Amino acid sequence: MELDRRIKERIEKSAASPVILNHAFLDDEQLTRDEQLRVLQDIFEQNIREKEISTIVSHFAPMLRGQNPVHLSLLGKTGTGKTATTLLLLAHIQQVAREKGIEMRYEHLDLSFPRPCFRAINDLACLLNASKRYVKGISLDEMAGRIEESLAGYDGFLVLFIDEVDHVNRDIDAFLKFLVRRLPQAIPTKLVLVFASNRLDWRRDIDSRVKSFLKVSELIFEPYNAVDLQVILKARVSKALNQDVIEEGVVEKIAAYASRDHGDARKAVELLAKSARIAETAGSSLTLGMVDQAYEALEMDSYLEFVKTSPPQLQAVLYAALESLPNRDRYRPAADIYRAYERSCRGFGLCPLTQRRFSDFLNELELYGFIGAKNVSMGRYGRKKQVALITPDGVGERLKATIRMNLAGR
DNA sequence: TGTCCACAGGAAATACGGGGGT
DNA sequence: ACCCCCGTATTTCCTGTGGACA
Repeated sequence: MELDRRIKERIEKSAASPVILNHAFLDDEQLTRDEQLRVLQDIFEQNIREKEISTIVSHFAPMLRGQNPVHLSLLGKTGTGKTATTLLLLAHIQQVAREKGIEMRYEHLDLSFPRPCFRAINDLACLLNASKRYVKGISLDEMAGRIEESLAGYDGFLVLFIDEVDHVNRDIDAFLKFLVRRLPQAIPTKLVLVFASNRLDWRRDIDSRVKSFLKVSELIFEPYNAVDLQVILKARVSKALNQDVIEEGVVEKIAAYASRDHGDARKAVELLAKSARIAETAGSSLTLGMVDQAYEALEMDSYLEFVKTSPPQLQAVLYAALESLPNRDRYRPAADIYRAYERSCRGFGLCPLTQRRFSDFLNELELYGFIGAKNVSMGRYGRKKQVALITPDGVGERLKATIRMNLAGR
């Protein structure tokens, strides 16, 4: 049979020269903590993040002599290695401390998902085994008390790594006040705080009384450049892929794309993984063209992901924009889109929101790179916001189809 | 130079919805 | 079951603004 033969052929082909040898190393989620650290270790051994590493290590050096270092604030965009570097170094430092007989432990409070002050402190309490999760019904004071109680008997060092602090979206003042003022005074523990944030100015609008107590030294993680990314990618390639079937220049190309767009190592690895999977399904070697394919596919994925996770109203606004702006770079006034939006709402059985809200949604779409907008003054005839699509060609129809599907199910 | 259009976007008011306490 | 409280989403209200026009 024809089909039979083709299946066999395909299997033999991919068995003969598989592109992916180990899927796990293309996806950090599938790696154990140890493996993740080992990957990092390999990269750091090639002088990546050298400056940051030596700064952090010397920052903690006093601790190994029994003195208290000041707090530390790590700044830098996502995927620049703040979390990874810090966790790896803390593990090492703990090792050294143990050898020197110095008591030291560290905890990682990950605030990747925004939460209010109470939740954050509650989560911290959970981390320290001081309390269980509460949704409500217990005062902040009580929660703070439990944390203090659980640390009352510990007089060694405690490094608290507060990841993405700026995600404490309510009463961040109270949160910091607790960590910086109340907690250190209440317990014998020698507390060292490490904050990470991707907003350079996260400390700008916190209460000045708290700020004056928050003495930190700062360390900025620059986005990775193309050379760094090549090293990072090559480490993955050697662990995960069959290097014989990778065309010359693939790693360089991926590194170039990634450093141009964001300098985010995680996204660079994602692009590598996607390219490899494309090669695998094609049953051939990994070519430069496939990198482009993967790049486009990832772009499409992120658009679709955005749509999937957006509230229906925002989807309706996007739908209206896609409908009334058929081709790129053709600007039309926002008021026209609003009319289209009212129409599509009727179609989807939603009730249209006010223009005020609508304009916020448009701004959001602009922020996420779906549309471009500019304010044009028509002098005597008022001011208009002009809007145009900036999504790549061909994305629009896919998006419209998914929105229709999402909203039809009401 | 002053006027005034037509919208942007800030601030405050209000509606909504979910979860806990009684 | 009912009410209350809180956080979030949306509306309402309002002030500000660039520049053609007179």
